[in-house]
Amino acid sequence: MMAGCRVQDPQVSGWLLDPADSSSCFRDLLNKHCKEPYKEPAVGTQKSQGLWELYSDMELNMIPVLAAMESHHIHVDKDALKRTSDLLGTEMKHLEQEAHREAGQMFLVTSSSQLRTVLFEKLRLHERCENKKLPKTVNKQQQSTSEAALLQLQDLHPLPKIILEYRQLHKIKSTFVDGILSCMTNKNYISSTWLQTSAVTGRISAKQPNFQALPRQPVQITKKQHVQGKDEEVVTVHPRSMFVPPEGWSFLAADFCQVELRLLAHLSADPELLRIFTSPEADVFTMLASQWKGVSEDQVTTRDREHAKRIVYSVVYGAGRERLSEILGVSVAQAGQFQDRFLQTYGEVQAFIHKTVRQSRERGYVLSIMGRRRALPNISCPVWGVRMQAERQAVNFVVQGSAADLCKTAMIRIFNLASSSSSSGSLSPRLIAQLHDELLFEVEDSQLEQFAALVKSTMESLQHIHHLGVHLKRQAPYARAGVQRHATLCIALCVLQLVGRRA
DNA sequence: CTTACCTTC
DNA sequence: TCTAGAAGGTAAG
Repeated sequence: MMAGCRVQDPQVSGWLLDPADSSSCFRDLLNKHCKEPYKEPAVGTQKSQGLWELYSDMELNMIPVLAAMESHHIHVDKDALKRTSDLLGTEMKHLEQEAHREAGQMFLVTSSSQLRTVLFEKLRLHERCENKKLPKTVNKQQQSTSEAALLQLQDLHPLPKIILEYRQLHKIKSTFVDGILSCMTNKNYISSTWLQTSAVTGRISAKQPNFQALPRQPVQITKKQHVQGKDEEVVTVHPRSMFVPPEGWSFLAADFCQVELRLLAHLSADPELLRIFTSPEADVFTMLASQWKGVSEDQVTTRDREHAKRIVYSVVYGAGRERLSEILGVSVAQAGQFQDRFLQTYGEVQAFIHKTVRQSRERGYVLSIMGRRRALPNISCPVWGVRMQAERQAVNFVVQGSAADLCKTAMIRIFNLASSSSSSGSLSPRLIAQLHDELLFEVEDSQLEQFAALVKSTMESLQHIHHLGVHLKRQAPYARAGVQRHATLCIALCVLQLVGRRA
């Protein structure tokens, strides 16, 4: 019933025209976009700036998709969640006691300021590592207690490691276990609220709960047996596994691998980056992690891979040497060397960044691959810091916004295919959630194979970027050059995964 | 770089 | 005593 609805949505059109402005009430929109109040087709006339097609072909089509996701109930094993909450609670108590013992005093382990006092005023750890650069807090220039700082300190004293472990558990418990539980008072299911117009880059977001922030990897906890110091029990906590499909159904996850990096390869036409993606089995971040750490690819841990991923995105999106040195855990000079080497290796990526910045300065805005637009009023600001931020936003928007375009297109196509075939009685899968580059479905077991094939082919068909419709016509020259040189690109590699299948 | 969410102060 | 909002931290990409 929702699939047939066709409405206009001024909030969505207002957002497309200026995604950074969150003014949302109808009066504000009229004042902002209409010269005379009460002019019927306010959007889509002279002020649409090429956004009308994006609006009517993509964003309006998203509305029923999001409505379907939002009205769907995802059932949760509430008891398992409560057990996990208790387990994490007792484990955190133990870590808290350990922290107090190592500090030689009681303090609130969740408080960064109290921790700062203990680490730097009582233990004076910073005096014992003058060769290392300890990060400072942004505003007050105090000693930071951030993850990067604690990693630097962990060889000097047992406390930093304990705090790191405590924070990991605390995060999981408060946000992903208790947080989910608080979203389901008087019910045993959740359904997130999906927001279409909250992200400037065109991505969708979710709240209550923030489904997109649920950890992808399970977390290993070594449960310390304080009573009998015999063997340590290892427990894995995975919030996603708390979701249960109905009897006879399974969850199917369909994942675009490294969309943003693939899009960057496409947009920049960088031969080195493209080469990495030509072998379909290769995992870029695992490859890069093995290169940096100097170990073989099967020695790379999940944490190494995540680390490599952070590094790559930081460099690409314009992190400075200082920031990079924090992430890498090396000196600023070394971070600078690393950065230079990276941008030299992927020279066309650097050229793409420069070109994007230059064009955004000339036009005052940037465009994604399908013509999504972001105005950058600060791109020529005389204040250096402000201008640099706008430059980073420009580059980030082109890649992240294009990834959003691609993922939304996939959602709409699959959703429409599924609902049209379900009316003829053959398929009845449900789209449950979008996690940026991953689509999560609930599928009847008998239809799994057929639907998986449909999803995979639909998502991979998006690699023929030049088939994505008329949107590319108006595109920036770099996008067109990329398309012509690499007509069929390995942009949309899709990996399918069964999650939480019923026995 | 972008989001959302949690805690402390 | 209460609360709104800033700051710091973490998760996801």
